[in-house]
Amino acid sequence: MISNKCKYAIKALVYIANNEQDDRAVMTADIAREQKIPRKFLEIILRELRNNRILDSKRGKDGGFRMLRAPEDVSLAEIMRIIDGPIAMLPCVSLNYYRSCDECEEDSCQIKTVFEQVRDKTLEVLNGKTIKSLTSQNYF
Amino acid sequence: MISNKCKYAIKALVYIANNEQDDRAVMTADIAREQKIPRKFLEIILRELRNNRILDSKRGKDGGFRMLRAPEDVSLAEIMRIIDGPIAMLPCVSLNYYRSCDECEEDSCQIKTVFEQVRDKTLEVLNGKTIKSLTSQNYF
DNA sequence: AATAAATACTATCAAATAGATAGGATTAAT
DNA sequence: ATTAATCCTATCTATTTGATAGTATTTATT
Repeated sequence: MISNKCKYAIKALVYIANNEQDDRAVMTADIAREQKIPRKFLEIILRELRNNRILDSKRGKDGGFRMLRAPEDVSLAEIMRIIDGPIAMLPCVSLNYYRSCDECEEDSCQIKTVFEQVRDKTLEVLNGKTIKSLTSQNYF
Repeated sequence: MISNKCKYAIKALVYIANNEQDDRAVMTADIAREQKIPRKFLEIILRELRNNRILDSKRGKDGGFRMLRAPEDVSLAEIMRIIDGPIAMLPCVSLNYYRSCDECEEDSCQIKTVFEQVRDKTLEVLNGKTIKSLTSQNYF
């Protein structure tokens, strides 16, 4: 399971990609209302995406958020790693958050291979899907 | 990520499948020592697998655990569902633990499809892998 | 300069989950 | 009886999840 926070992050990004315009950033309050995301919680999420250089923000009146990078260059895998951490099911097969297991010798671990397979199949999907590919402007 | 509990469950089952014999059940203490699993925690896990009719147990002296069903008939997906619950990344795409999302209309949900794809790819692997296929007796 | 409206930041909190541990009850073989 | 195993109940701590509250800061407009 991904967290609610991560689900909200993805939905917020898709909403921003769908609604941003050259002259107008997208406001937290609008995203919260339209996507039914608790507003104060959403603030935290958007700030986190901004700190990770996925979003750009503008403060003050007429402020809000817009994509810092092109929506077609932001994959779901990247967002999920920022918000939830590892995508792999075992720390010892994680590409970006590797940690060794305390209890097993990795060379002889019986279960490592199958979870490497799961990881690869999962990433085939999540690396291939971008924020752009989830927007309504997506015709591919 | 799967829980430690789930990782322990899989390793314990593979150990049991590898070590059970007609005249001898496998004891918790042996599994705990060989697989470096905290013993009291392992007791809870084995009991849970027994309650779900994966294992059979025998109490008293010379007691222990053995597979109730053939190791080639027990998939990883089944074990993971027993110990950790849903395999899907969103409740609304779970086959065995479906729950609707509060905040979205499912018909128009932008992110449902991609997580259905992840689910299907994941299950292709986890349904196909059995306890038997992880044992040292596996030549397939 | 004042006002309004937006994000940024800090602190806090409640509930659930994870990851165990302790101690005794029960069962069965010898 | 004794020994050795599972079974059961209770408990505990730390972390994570999912938020909420309140204030500070920034910016556009008047």
